[in-house]
Amino acid sequence: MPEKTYEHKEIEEKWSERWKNQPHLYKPLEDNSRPKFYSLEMLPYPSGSLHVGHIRNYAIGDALTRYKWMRGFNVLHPMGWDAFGLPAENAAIKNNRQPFDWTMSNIAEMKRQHQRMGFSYDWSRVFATCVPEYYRLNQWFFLKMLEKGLAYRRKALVNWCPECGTVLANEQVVDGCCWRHESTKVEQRALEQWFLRITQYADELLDGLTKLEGAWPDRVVAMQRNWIGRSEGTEVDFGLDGGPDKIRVFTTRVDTIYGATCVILAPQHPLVDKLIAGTLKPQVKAMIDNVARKDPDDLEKEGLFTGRYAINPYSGEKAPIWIGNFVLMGYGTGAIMAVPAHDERDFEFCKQYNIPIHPVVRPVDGELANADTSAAFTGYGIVENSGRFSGLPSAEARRVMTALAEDDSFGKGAITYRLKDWGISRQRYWGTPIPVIHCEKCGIVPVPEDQLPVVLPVNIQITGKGRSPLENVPEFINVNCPKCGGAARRESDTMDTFVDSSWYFYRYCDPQNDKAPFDSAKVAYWFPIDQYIGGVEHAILHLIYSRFWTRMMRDLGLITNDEPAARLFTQGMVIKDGAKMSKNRGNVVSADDMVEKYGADTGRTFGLFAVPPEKDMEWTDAGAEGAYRFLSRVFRFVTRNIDRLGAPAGEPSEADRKALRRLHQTIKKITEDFDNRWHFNTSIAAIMSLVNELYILEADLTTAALGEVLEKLVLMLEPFAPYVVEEMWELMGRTGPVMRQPWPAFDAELAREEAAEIPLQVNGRLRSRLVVPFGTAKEQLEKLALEDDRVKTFTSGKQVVKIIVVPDKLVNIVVK
RNA sequence: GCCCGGGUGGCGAAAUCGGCAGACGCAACGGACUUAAAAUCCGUUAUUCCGCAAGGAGUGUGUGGGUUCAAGUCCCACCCCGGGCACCA
Repeated sequence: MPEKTYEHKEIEEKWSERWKNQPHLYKPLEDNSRPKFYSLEMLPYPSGSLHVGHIRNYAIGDALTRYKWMRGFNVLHPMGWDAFGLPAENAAIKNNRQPFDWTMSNIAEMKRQHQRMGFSYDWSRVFATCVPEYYRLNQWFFLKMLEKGLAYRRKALVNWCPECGTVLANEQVVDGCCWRHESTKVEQRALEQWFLRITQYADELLDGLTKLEGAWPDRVVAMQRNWIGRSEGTEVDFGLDGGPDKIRVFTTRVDTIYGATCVILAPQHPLVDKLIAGTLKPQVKAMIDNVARKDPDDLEKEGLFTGRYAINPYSGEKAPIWIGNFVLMGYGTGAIMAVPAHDERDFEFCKQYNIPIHPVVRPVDGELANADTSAAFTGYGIVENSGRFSGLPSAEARRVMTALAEDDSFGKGAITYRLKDWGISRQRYWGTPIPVIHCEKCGIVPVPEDQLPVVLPVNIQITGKGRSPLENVPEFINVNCPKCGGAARRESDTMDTFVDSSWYFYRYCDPQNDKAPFDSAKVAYWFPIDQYIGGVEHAILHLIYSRFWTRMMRDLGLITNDEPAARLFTQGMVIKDGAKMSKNRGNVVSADDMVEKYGADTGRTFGLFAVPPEKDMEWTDAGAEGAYRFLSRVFRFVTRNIDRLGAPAGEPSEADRKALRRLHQTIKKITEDFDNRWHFNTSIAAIMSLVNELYILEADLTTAALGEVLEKLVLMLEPFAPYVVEEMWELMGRTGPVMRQPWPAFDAELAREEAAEIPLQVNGRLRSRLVVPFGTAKEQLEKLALEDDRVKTFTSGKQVVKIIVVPDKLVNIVVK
C-alpha cells in the first residue's frame, strides 16, 4: 500500500456513520465481572452549541474511560442533560417557544455534536432532568424531607436578582451580584421561602472533607471549608439594665469578656426597636439601607448609642449598648460584645466613639498593654484583671468560663457556621414545582405521593418579568385541599435547578426505573463515583449540594455511601484571545468549524497536548495545526509500512532493538500517566518522540518489529484520536472497534536501556559521561570516573575529598 | 487580612522520589526536494564569553539567604501574578 494522505474529513465521516449503528461502545456489562470504573463529567446544559472549550473537557473524561475500558474495566461513562431553568426559560422567551420544546430540540442537537466528536458515552442511559418523571422524583425527595423536617418554610430576607426576577441562594451571589448577571446588584427582600436544612449536616460535610483531602483538589476542599465556616465559641447572655430582656452574644474569645466595654447589636436585631427612642428610628433605617446598598469594602464603621446598658454576667459591670452597621444579623446571634483591646474591628469602632479600652490579656512573655494602646492585641496570652480568672492562659480561661456560663445558665459553648440553609424557592415557570398546597384551614398540606408529579401547565404566558408566571394560571393554582377537600391554592414556587443536579448521577445507574429514583443495589455497585470531572466553578455550589443530598439519601436508607465521588478532578478553562471562551465575549471557536477544518481527532489531541488538563489552556490555530501534522505523520508512517508486514521475517536488526525499546518505554510512560496522573500532554509528547525515532529507524526495521510497532502505536493512540486509529486498524486488516482491544502491555525487559549513561560531575558540575552496563559496582564506577580524561583535567593538582556514587545514576567527585 | 494555587527560553510547556534544566510542540532561521509555491523531509534555536574551527569556559528556573557532595525541587524571609473567602466577632 502506498503512503496515504491523512484525509480527516473522509475518515471521520465514515466512522461516525458506522458508529451510529453501534452507539455505545462501552456500555457496562450486565455480569459485572470486571473491576468497575465510573467516570463522570458535569452534566451539560443544552445551550445549543458545542465549542472547543467543551471539547477539551469531554476529551479528558473520554480519554480516561477509553483507557479504562481497554484495561478491562467495566465502565459507566454516561451522559445526561440538564435544562437549567433560567437559561432555558430565557431562551424560550427569546425564541417564542415553550421551554420544554426548546430544550428537547437542543438536546438532540447537542447529542449530534457529541457523537460527531466521537465521544462514546453510554447513550442508552441518557436522560434529561427537565421531564415530568424527573420532577416526580424531585418532588418525592422533597416530601420525604418535609416529613423529616429537612424541608421547611419561613419568612426570610432573601437575595433577589431584579434581572432574573427571582430569589438566589447565598451560593449564587457573587460579589453582591447575581451569578448570571455580573453587573446586577442583588437586593434583599422578605419573602416566604422554602429551605432545605443543609446546616444539619454542616459538621459532617466539614469532617468529610478530611477524607477527601488528596482525592479532591486542595482548593476545592479549602473553598468548602471556608464556605462552611465553622467556628467554636461561647454564647453569653448580657442582662438588659432595667428590663427583663437578655442580649445573647456569640464570641470565640470569652476569655476577653472582662475587657468588653460595650455591646453592639446589628441594626436588624429584634431588640433594637424596643431599646431605641423614636428619634433614632430613621437613623437605624438609614443604616440598614446603607448596609444593603454599599460594598462592604466602602462601608465606614458607624454606630448609634441606644442610651441603654447591658450587664456583664461575669463582672457585673455595665456596658453601653450600641447599634453598629458592621455587625451582621446573619451570623452568630446578631449581637456582639466589643473588646477593643483584643479585637481590631472593636478597637477601630471604640476609638471612633471614645469608648474605653480595657486590656485584659497579656502576651505570655510580655506586659499587659496600657489603656491608651495604639493597637489591639489579638493573640492568646495570660488573662489579667479578670476577677478569679486572672492568671489563667487564654485557652484554659475559655474552657473554665464557658463551663461557668453553662453551670449558671447564662450561656453555653456554641458552634456557629457561615453556611446557611439552602433556599430552594424560585419564582420561575421552568423548574420542578414544589409539591405542596396551601389550605386556609389545614395550613401547608403536602401533595399525596400518588398524585405526583405535579407538572407545569402548558398554556402559559412567559414574560420573564415580575412574579412567577404560574400565579397567573388558575387551573394550576386553584385546587382542592387533599385533607379537607376545601378550596386551596397550590404552591407556585418551583425548585432551584441545583436540586436537579444534586443527584442526577445516581439516576444514571438506573435511568428507566419508573418506581423509584433508582434501585439501591445498582447504585451500591457503581457508587461512589470513581472519578468526577468538572469545572472549578462548581466547587461551592453543586459540589456542596450534592454532598448534602448524598447524606440525606443515606439517612433515608436509599444508599450506603457518604460521599458522591471518591475522586474529583477540576479541569481548566479554554482561553481564546485572553478571555474565557464564551458566547457573550464572542470569542468562541465552534466545534463544527473546528471539526470541518482539522477534525475531531485533532481537536481532542491538541486539547490534551497543549497543557496538563487541570490548567487553563489557550486555543490557537497554530497549535491545532501542530496536532494535525502529528496525526498526519503517524498516518503516513503506518500506511506506507503496512505492505512491508508481508515480507519474510529477517534477522532482528539493531534498528529493531532500538525501536522496540523505545516502543515499550513509551507504553510504560503512558500507562503510568493514565494510572497516576493525567498529564496527557506528556503522554502525547512521548508518542511524538516515538514517532520521530521511528522515522529515523524506518528503513532498517524488519517485519516482526514493524508489526509490533504499528499495532501498539495505533492502540496507544486510541484514547486521544479514535477516528484515525480506527481507520488505521482497518487498513492493517484488523477488526475493530479498537476500544475493544486490550491495552498494550509493556515488557520491562525490552523497555530497559542497554547501558547506563552516567554523568560525571566534579564539584557538582557536569564534566563528562561514562557508558557502562547496568549494575556496575560502585568501586568500578569510582575507578572509571577518576580515570576519565576530561575528569582528570579538573581534578589534577587537587585533592579528592569525597566521591559520591549513585549506581546507574551519577558520579560526583568533590575536590579541594 | 486569611486560605489555596502559581512564577522555568521568543511562546505553550517538561523535569513523577534532592541527581544531566529546557523533553515534546509552536514560532523563527537554515538546508534538501520543486520551474515555483504549498506540502513533506533533514538540521539549528536559553544566554554570555573565548576560538578560524572542532571545541571549551561561565551564567541561568521571581528576589535574597540557608541546608546538601548535589536544589527548579527541601527550609527561612520577601516580591509579583491568579483564584477563593472576608467587618464571620
